[in-house]
Amino acid sequence: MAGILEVATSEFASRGLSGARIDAIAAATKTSKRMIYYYFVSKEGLYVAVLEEAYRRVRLVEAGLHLEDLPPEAALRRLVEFTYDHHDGNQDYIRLVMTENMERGQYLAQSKTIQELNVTAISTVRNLYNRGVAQGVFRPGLDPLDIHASISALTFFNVSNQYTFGMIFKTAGRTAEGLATRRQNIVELMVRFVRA
Amino acid sequence: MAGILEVATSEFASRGLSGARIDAIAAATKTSKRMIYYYFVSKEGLYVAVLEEAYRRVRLVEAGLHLEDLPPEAALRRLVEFTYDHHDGNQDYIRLVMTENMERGQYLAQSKTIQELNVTAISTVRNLYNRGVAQGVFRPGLDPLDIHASISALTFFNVSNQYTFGMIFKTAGRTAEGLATRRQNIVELMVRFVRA
DNA sequence: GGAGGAATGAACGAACCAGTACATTTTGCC
DNA sequence: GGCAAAATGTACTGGTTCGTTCATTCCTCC
Repeated sequence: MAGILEVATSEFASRGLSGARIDAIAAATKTSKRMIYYYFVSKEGLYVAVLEEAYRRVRLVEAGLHLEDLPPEAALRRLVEFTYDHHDGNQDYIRLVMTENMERGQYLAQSKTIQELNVTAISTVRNLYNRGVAQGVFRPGLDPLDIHASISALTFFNVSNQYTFGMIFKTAGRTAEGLATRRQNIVELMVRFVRA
Repeated sequence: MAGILEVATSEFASRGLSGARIDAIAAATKTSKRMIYYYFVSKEGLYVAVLEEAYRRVRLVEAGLHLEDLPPEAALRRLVEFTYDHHDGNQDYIRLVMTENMERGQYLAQSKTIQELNVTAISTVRNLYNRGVAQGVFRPGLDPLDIHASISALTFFNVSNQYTFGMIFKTAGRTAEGLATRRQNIVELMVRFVRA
C-alpha cells in the first residue's frame, strides 16, 4: 500500500490528475489495479491520499528547523534558504501543488487532514518576525502571512515555471551558478524587505 | 477560426491539456469538430495555437507601457503594478502557462514563434535598471533577468497558487483589501531590493 | 457558368480507460 | 482445523474521446 502511494505520487506529479493513468500505476507496482480500488476506492481517492501524504511529509521536515536559536535576520536567511532548497529538491511536491491548483483546490478542500496543517509554517514566520521587531532589526507593521507568501512565491516559481521561463530567456536550463545566484538574491530580497 | 481559438483557450486554461475535451470545444463553438481538425490538425496542434496566441497577446499589451518617461524608481513601481494587475486580470493566461509547465515546456519548444518573443520584456527591465544605476538610485551588480524573475514569481504565484494558498491559511479567498495590500508589498519588495 | 479548391455536415471507428463481477486465496484468530 | 474477514487474480464492460470517412456545399476567379 505504501508502494502504491509512492508510485501514484510520481504518476500524478508527472502527468497531473487527468493525465495520470491507473493502469500505469498498477503496472509499476507489485500489486494490481484491483488492489488500488480495494484500498483507495477511486482515482480521486488515490489522488487525495497522495496529496495528503505529500503535505504531511513537508510538515515533517519543516518541523526540523530550529530557528529560535538564531538571531532574527540569520533565522530569516536560514528559513528562506531552507525553503528554497526544499522546493528545489522536491519537484514532485511542487507539481502536485500545481496540479491541485489546476483543480482549483477542490480535493484539498475535501481533506480535513490538510486544513489544520500549515498553521505551523505561518507561526514559524510570525515568531521570527515578532522577535526581529522587538529587537528593532525588523520594521514593524508587516503581516507574517504576507512574508510567508513572498518566500513561497519566489522559491516555488523557481521550480514550477522553470520550463517556460528557461525556454523564453534561454537561461540554459538552471546551471549550478545560476541557481546559486538566484538563491542568494531571493534571500537578499526578503532580508531587505523586512529590515528596519 | 478565431472563435475556435477563443473557446479552446478557455477550455485548455480550465482543464489543462489532457483534461480538455475536443468535443466540448466543438460544442461551444459555432463550428464543428470536423473544422477543428481541418484547421488545427490535432488536439496538440490546437493547443500550440492557443499557447502562441496567448503569448502574443501578452507581448502586445506589454508594449503599451512607456516607462522611459518616468524616473527609474517610479518606472519600476509602474512595471510591477502593471505586471501584477495584468496577471490578476488574465487568469486564463496564467493557467495556460501552468499547463505548459506541467507539460515540461515541450509544446513551447516546438513553437518557433514564441522563442524570440519575450526578449522585449527583459530589455524593458534592463533599460530601466541601467538608467537607475546610472543615476545612482539603484545599486549596481544586479542581473536584469533576475529582477524580472522576481517580479514574475511574486505576481504569478499570487494567481497560480491562490487555491492551495488560500485554503491552507484561510485567507478568506482574496478580498479586495487583502489583494491591494499584497500588491503594495510586492512593489515594496522589488523597490527595496534594487534601491542603492 | 464552370472548374477547382476551400469549407462543412453526419455518422462512424477504434482505442483507451476507469471501474466491476466473480471467483479464489491468504491471513488472523479461537 | 476451521471460520470469518481481508486480500487478490482474471477477465470484462460500458462509456468516453480523439480522430476519420465519405459525401456535399460554398466560394472565387476566369
